[in-house]
Amino acid sequence: MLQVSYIRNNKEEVVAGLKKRAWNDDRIKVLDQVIKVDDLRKEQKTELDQLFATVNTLSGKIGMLFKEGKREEAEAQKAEVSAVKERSKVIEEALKQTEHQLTELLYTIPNVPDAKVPAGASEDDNEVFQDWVKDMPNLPENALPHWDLMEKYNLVDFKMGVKITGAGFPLFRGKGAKLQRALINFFIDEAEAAGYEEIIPPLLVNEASGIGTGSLPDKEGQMYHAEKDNLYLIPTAEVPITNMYRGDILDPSVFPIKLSGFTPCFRREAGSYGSDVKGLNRVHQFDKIEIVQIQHPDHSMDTLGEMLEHVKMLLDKLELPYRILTLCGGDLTFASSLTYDFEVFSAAQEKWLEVSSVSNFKTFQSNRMKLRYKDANGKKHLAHTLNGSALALARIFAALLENNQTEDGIRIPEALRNYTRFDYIK
RNA sequence: GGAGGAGUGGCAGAGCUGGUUGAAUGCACCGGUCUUGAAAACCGGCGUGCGUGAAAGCGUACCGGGGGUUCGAAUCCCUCCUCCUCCGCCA
Repeated sequence: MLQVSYIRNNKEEVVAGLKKRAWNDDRIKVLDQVIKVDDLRKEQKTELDQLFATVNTLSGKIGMLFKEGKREEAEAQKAEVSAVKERSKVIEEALKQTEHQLTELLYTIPNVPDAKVPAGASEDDNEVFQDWVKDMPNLPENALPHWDLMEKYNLVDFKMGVKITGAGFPLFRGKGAKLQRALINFFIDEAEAAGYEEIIPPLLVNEASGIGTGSLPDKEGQMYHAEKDNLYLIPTAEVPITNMYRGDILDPSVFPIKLSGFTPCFRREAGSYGSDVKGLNRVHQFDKIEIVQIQHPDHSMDTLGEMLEHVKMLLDKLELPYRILTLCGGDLTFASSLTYDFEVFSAAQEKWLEVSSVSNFKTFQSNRMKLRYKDANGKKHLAHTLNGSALALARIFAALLENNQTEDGIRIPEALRNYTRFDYIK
């Protein structure tokens, strides 16, 4: 979430940012409301502190009087304190409500888009940052979409997933399971080679972690909730991994912190329908290797570039055609300031599938989770957090099948053969 | 799941028969003196949030979280969480 001080001091910038997200003037009024509520908060805090100070002074006096044996005087003072105490209770309650109200308001305001973000209301306004200029896969006449290929070669069993769990929970089997595991290991190894520490985090997180990365309350309905224990199934490894540093005050010498984690990801995807959900295009459970960096604000943009290069390298090695989009304001996620989406061309269904999203959240997440660093003068500042998928598996799996189908079966890209230990799926 | 014990500043560890205790002491860390340099020794500093202020500072809150008793709580009470020990169960 944004800092109130930031909204106060950079209001023009925030307004311009929200407009990029296609916010109308009416919605933007929430900024004034925030400042108003914060003014009230300060007022109440000042009064409450004064009341407490009075109580403290009087209580000290009473203590002294008791020591000196002046009981009667002490009793008289007690009555006075009680009156002040009553008033402070009222103010304290009011302050609590004001603070709550302020937080609720701040939760409704998304991150300010970076200067590079184009204005726009929907995905139609995303800009192509880097297009695919080389050849597209040359598929045979009778090329099949991945859902047919999976059935033909018995790689993924959706019916079984439905039987065991429900729609959108694919069951990988045989060579399909092996290919999936090969991809996982390939991505983990590449992340390690790029200097990321490997993390295997918990798959369930508590409420504080969900709030820290902005999954709560913004995407409440997107996550599976284990209500009995008030825990949430992670929608991405970003949540547990970034929260490792929640509340920390770091020494800048630790930057950049580079972490990667492989986890299954769980998303309810309520309201999705149509051809978008066919096959592996959109599922409730998928595997993903996430890369996370925590960085000094001065270097976070360079870091974003570095993460982009990492994802490009992975796709190059997998020989998949891809393009990179700069998300427009309207398509940008709530917490992000700048996001590049990677889309892979799945040749048989002739669709671009999003396989990675690389974002700089700047201080939006770190403000929520109070992740800071101390500069040389001992001053505390919010750190920048970044993350990206490297990569999301279900869709990569789909594109690999479609793009590499031949008369002799499905060809495995060179880079994966050490992992699959087979060259073709026949 | 049952029984018991414990949670204090970066760490260790006092305080816990309620009253200048934001909190002794040691270590670590930072600055200084000394030294050719280092170590040792000595001196000083060393938490976080909020409010106020140009700043220094001042005020206030925080001793696992929340609530209560009291004029006043790290200290008493309730509740939740976490950790440790023993028993049970178990991959």
